Amino acid sequence: MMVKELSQAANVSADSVRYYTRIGLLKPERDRNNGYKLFTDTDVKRLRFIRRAQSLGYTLAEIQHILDHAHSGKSPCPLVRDIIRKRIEDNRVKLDELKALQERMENALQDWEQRGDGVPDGDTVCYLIDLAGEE
Amino acid sequence: MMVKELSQAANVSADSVRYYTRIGLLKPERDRNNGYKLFTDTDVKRLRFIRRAQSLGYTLAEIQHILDHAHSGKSPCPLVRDIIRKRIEDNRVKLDELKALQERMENALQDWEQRGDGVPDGDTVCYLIDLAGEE
DNA sequence: CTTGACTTGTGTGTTGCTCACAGGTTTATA
DNA sequence: TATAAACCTGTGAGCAACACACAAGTCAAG
Repeated sequence: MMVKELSQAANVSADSVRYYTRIGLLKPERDRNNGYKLFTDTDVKRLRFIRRAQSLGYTLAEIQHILDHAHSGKSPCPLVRDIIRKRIEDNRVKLDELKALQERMENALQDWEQRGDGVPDGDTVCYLIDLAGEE
Repeated sequence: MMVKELSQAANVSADSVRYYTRIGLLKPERDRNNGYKLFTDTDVKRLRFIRRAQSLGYTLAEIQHILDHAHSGKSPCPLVRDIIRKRIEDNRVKLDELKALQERMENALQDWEQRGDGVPDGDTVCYLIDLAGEE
């Protein structure tokens, strides 16, 4: 199975398959004639696993880690739980930051709608932004 | 004024100052002897503007654009409003995605807390992830 | 046997930094 | 005055997760 076929079997872009191979998440054999990547049915499963894990918030590095761990025969489940706990925390922080940003942006825009335009001088590029507070 | 002094004057890391210079957001003179960057008071203002704009959600590329526009003498204000309107929309999408992700992660973890560990076999790496749904 | 459609691999660009590194400069001490 | 330590500099590379460009290879139709 070559890149395109695998990518369709797992509903993933061909470029992603190539990328995963590049970083070692997939390790296809190579066609001796032309160097093409050759995948197996196991790779389809592996790729589906990768996407499912990704949709749960795992990074590719973490998935790599989980796969390595599983390959050693031990249960990756505790690791899987630990990682997602941290990811949940991190995501909460990011979420809060984004919410705050969204508010700042909306407030600024609402304020700006009322005001006219200004021409830049030596001191201000755009007073709309300049007056948006210090922090 | 050299990198460190500017960075302190605007409360920015020295590496960020170097980065902004690299991408052309700041354009210091160079010391003929040693090639060191030489900044002026105007650069302090410019750098503060950059950070304020960033805290409002503008990307560096957009800030670059705004500065260029202002340099041509025209008012950048309409541009500034347009950009932030788009940024607000984009951010809303990202926010929704992150919220959905957070829910998926929390649901998965809650589910997983009840279950034991499994050992990987040929078909599943970690059934916790595998049973997390198809989509 | 040539045209054209399709695919492949690899290289590069993306965002906003941060870190590593080798070297230059300033300051303190002997 | 020499020298060592502390600090600063510029540049190059790395990060995440792809998307895109591009030349070269493959395959079927005519």
